[in-house]
Amino acid sequence: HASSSDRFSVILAGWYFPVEMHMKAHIQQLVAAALESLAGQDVLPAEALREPVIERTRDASHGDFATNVAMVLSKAARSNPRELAEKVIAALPADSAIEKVEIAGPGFINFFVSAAAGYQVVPKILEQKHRFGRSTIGNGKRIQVEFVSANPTGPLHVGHGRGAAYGATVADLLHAAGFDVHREYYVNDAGRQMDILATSVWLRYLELAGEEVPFPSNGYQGDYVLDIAATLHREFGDVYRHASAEVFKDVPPDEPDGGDKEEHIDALIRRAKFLLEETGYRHVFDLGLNTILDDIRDDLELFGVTYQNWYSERSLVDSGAVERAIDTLTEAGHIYEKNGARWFRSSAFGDEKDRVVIRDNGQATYFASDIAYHMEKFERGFDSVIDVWGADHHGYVPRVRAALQAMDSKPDDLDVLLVQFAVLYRSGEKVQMSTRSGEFVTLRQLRKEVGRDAARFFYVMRKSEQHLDFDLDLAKSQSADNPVYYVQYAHARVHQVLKRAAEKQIDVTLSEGDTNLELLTEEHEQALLTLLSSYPEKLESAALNHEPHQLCHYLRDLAHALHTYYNAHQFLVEDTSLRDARMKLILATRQVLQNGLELLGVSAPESM
RNA sequence: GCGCCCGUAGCUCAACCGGAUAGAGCAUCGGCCUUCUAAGCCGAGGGUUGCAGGUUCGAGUCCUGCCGGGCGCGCCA
Repeated sequence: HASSSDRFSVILAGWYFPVEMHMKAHIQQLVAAALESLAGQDVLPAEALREPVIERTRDASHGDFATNVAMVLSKAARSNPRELAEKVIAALPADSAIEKVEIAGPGFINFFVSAAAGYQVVPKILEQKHRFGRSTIGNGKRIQVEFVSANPTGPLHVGHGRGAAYGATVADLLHAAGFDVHREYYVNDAGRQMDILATSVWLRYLELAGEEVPFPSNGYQGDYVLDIAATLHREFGDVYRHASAEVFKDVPPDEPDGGDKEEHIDALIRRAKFLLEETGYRHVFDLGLNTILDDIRDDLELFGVTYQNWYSERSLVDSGAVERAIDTLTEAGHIYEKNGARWFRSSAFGDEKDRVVIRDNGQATYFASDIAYHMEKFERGFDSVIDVWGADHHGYVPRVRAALQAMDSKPDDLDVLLVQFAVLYRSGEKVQMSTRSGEFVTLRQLRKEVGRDAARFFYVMRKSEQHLDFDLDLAKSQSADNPVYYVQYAHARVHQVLKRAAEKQIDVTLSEGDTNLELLTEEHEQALLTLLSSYPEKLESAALNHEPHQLCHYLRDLAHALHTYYNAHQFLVEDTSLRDARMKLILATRQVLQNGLELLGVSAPESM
């Protein structure tokens, strides 16, 4: 787990850590300082010291925060937990933000935050605005997030959507946590699948040119292939036309005709390359590639997903990076030959078996490109690298790690985040997602049906390794059941209060700083204050653990606290001081709702 | 067969490096609009955390073995 152990060492070294931090981290520092001093007094052996765990309490009677250090360290201190807790409390540095510290149960130390420290969060939010919650914990560390990276052989489908929403949100969260984030899409523009696409386009083009060509069962069937072929035909007429008999010369039969579909399509690819020659083939190939890539780029942009870089697989081959990667492995003695192919001894690095990198026909495998790609990621100077993959690729992880390890790279700096499939439901029934069924399959169609906001939110509201049931009816429904609307409605409500105040000519100009906030004594107000102050630590946790769903749940809770408050109390009251305090509170809440929604790529409407 | 992920309320899911009485939403039932948007709120019922052991002050969480579901085990990408 990425954690803040360096904060602890900073305390141990006796340094002052000047960066503003949230209350949880602050208490963690106080406890760390207490433990350090106990170690100095030989109450605790120094080697037993570890970063103290602070958590939010579940029950208000337990205070705001609690730590279990006394229980965890009691054995090392040869003391019972409650006695050790007394000593920890005695060693705590004085702090005005802490009103009371208690020992409870088997040895918990409970911290009660002072009321004044509790409402300080409001002016802080109002002053920091969209910056509130952001932190510097990432310390400018360069981190690359690679996600989606779907083959440009067709439009993105709903399966890619989850990877897009998840990857984009993780990247945005990390950015908010102070990392220098680089978003990248790896374009598989080399390899057999692309050749199949190019050949499919050409065959459709031949049809349009009037040739009679049976379409291969293994070709790309989609309408988009026809569109690309039509463009080709419209702009270049019969330039690439060849007689059907020529095209199919010496091509073995397709599967329905008793042949092998793979051999059939491979032969067609060879014929395309031969008849069109280098430049012609490349032209058709690139037209297909660029058309689809443009579509994907446009689709993602409308989904609120953008990249710093689109990295071409072909460029890896052209630059010699693939060859260089294989050479590196060869020099290190990790490559051997068998059956005419060259194998990487990945089993020596934890993979279940060795893998081919150069086929017996001399062509590099996809894996070879991927080795080069990952090698190159670290050569570009990223401190760490995140790959977001579909869970069906999990078997692929060990071999990539093996390659990094074999090249003396740092496999620990690679994080592979696996995203499980999303299953769509309509009217309680699973939506079948075959290309043939005509049921909607593309991300574009999903956006059109449920909207970008609902799609972005629904895709990330579950833990990524959890299978996702995507209820289309729910995502579309403009009702209480829909969590997206629920959160957005809370945001809109606050804005409507302002609008109403203006209509009634009630002055809601806010007072300075924390003036009047001590009037926020209602239970609902306290609950809201607590939630607001926990936003920064929630954001930090969501970012470091790569768990956007934490933010979704938090926003739901915050919206609920606002709605409850709204129903229980009037904001535009006669008492100007109280009105001022309440307006500050709900405006701060609106700000945090807005900040959170923005990180999820969801809009924050002012009226609904 | 081997490997990875998952199993929590009727359904969909939370549960902060193991922590205090396992929490939400939906669904069901009962209430709240003359007030800043009822796309909202309040209340009730609903649990042997798949099963069996183990580790320890403490296990939904860690370990072992079963049971059930998903995915993966190409000179495809």
